[in-house]
Amino acid sequence: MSTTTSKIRSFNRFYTAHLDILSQHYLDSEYSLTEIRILYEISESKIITAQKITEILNLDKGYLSRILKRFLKENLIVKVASAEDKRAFNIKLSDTGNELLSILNTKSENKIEGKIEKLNTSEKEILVDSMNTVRNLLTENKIAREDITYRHEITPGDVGYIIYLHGAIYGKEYHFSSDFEKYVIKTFYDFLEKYSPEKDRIWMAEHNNKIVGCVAIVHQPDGEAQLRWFLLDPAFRGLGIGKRLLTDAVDFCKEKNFKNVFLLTTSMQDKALQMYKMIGFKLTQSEKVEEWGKTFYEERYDLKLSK
Amino acid sequence: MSTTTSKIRSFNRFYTAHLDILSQHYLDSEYSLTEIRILYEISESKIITAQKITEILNLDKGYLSRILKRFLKENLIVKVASAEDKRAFNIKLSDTGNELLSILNTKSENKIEGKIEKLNTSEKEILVDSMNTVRNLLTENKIAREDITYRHEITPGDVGYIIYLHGAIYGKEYHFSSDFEKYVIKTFYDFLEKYSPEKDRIWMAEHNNKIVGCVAIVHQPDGEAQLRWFLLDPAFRGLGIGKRLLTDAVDFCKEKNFKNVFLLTTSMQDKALQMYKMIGFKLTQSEKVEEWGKTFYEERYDLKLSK
DNA sequence: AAAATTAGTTGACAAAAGCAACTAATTTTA
DNA sequence: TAAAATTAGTTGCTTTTGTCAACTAATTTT
Repeated sequence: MSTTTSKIRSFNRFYTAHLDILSQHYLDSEYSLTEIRILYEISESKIITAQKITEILNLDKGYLSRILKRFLKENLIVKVASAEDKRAFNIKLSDTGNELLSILNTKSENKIEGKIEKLNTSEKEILVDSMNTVRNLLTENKIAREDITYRHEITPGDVGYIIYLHGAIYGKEYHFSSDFEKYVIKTFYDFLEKYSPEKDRIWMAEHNNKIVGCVAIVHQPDGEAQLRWFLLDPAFRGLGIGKRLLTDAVDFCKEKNFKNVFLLTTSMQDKALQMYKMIGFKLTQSEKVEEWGKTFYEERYDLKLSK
Repeated sequence: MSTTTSKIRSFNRFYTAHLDILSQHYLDSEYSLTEIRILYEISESKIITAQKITEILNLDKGYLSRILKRFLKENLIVKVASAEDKRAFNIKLSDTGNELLSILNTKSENKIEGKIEKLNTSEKEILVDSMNTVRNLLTENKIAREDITYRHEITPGDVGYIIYLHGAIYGKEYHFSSDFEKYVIKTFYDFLEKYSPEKDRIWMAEHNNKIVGCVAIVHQPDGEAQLRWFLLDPAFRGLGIGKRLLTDAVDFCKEKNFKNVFLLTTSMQDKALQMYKMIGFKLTQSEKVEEWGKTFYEERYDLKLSK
């Protein structure tokens, strides 16, 4: 039994209790959860047939038929014979039905608000973001491209987090030791010392307010720019984040009239190399080195921007 | 209507459907969800009274009584008259009951595994982390003291993460600019340059594999040691983590025979100051400075270890 | 054009849950 | 310390919720 699974089970039990949907009367109304779900489904689709409801909510048609009969008697819904199929009816909410649903929505919202009232704005954001992550991972089984945001102003914590990502990711993927992280710390210190808002920039891709990818442009003498710290959390690869970051970086170089962009990398970073080549970088130097407990080639790639 | 609330409602609907708990027969067993929850509750608490179950699961006692009667007939539970209260019975699972539950657990786990099989290791980590975040935010932010772990070996990513924490926390609490983070980066680089495993050490407190607090001892000339980078995520204060970290650090100094430990701090860090004093540190210097967009006193505290 | 399928209804019934009255033990109160 | 109130658990009775199968009438397939 994997611990992941048992942790998910634990969350499921927690959330079942949290949802509080196992009591008969939903939100102290005279309706059961099933009945509310039916009303909600009708409301969502504006107009729907009984058949469709049984499919969506997985209900017995006889059971549903009787519930709809009661709804009709109570004037919550309107049934209109379907023009295309004389066996079927189109069902929609009546004004009364809409009213009831809106009252229940308010109740439900109040209940939720009661549960989150102690959270501050950023905690609420984190909550919603985390819920979205859970949902995306459990449905599409992947992270939605729209959930990634991009920015390039450095705020406190950013550089530390990027250093952390370098240490953690290179440590995990290539078994680099902590010495590599120390080297990254040094390069960032130098960068910040010489930082010029006009000629330098860091781009960050974020998911749930956490940095998951980055790249930077560092100005160099003679109209040259260096592309550095290109990194992507493995869980977020294949979403076009890398391409977007590199494109932004190169566009910035063009805008700032750099004549040439270069980058130093190693032969190990195969995924990144592919992207560099795709963007137009060409290998210009290669040298064998031994460092951070590894043997590899240190390579230089260049991208000429002016003819 | 706040969007936060409606987003949470949307997640709730999604998760209700995802949990698949609204069908009568739970996991294709002959038992209903309620019955399984009862069995689970008995299993969790090892031994429990019917009264307690009604409280936890919010069930009618008559209804529960009958279910337990059936469980007894089916040999799933064992009822023993309570010694303290002759009205009550202590209920526990029989071997058969444990067996049934373990079969259902396996089924449930298989189902979950089916849903996450397409996720890679880090996506699974993200899923579990997000679930933990949701849970923590929805449950009063109660962090259990036992959930905090301590360690002091530096692994890749640690230093970067600690820098990040400094930037983010001081940025949020004292509105320090990114210049402060740059300063922290410098101090860490110097530390790593002179690092000696015998005379230096960093302690980290972790929650969910994330660093939430730290402190370090840096050796200095003449048998002195400097205590640095004492920091605690605000969400984790008041749990005794700070005291534990400082005690560990001072104990290390004693063990390594340092004659004196000192630390440099500012008058702003009132929470930390209190802890320093509690451990035995005494104010020895104070100087007014202007830095990182603030005016404050830079103070030195000392703790003599040998008479 | 006959056969099979489908949308919806209805009767019969079973399972799930709630309510109230009851017993016996325990705790509170006066 | 004895009477009153409360509590743990059981049982009878009822409602609510959900299932199954047979049925009608319309539609689709063969």
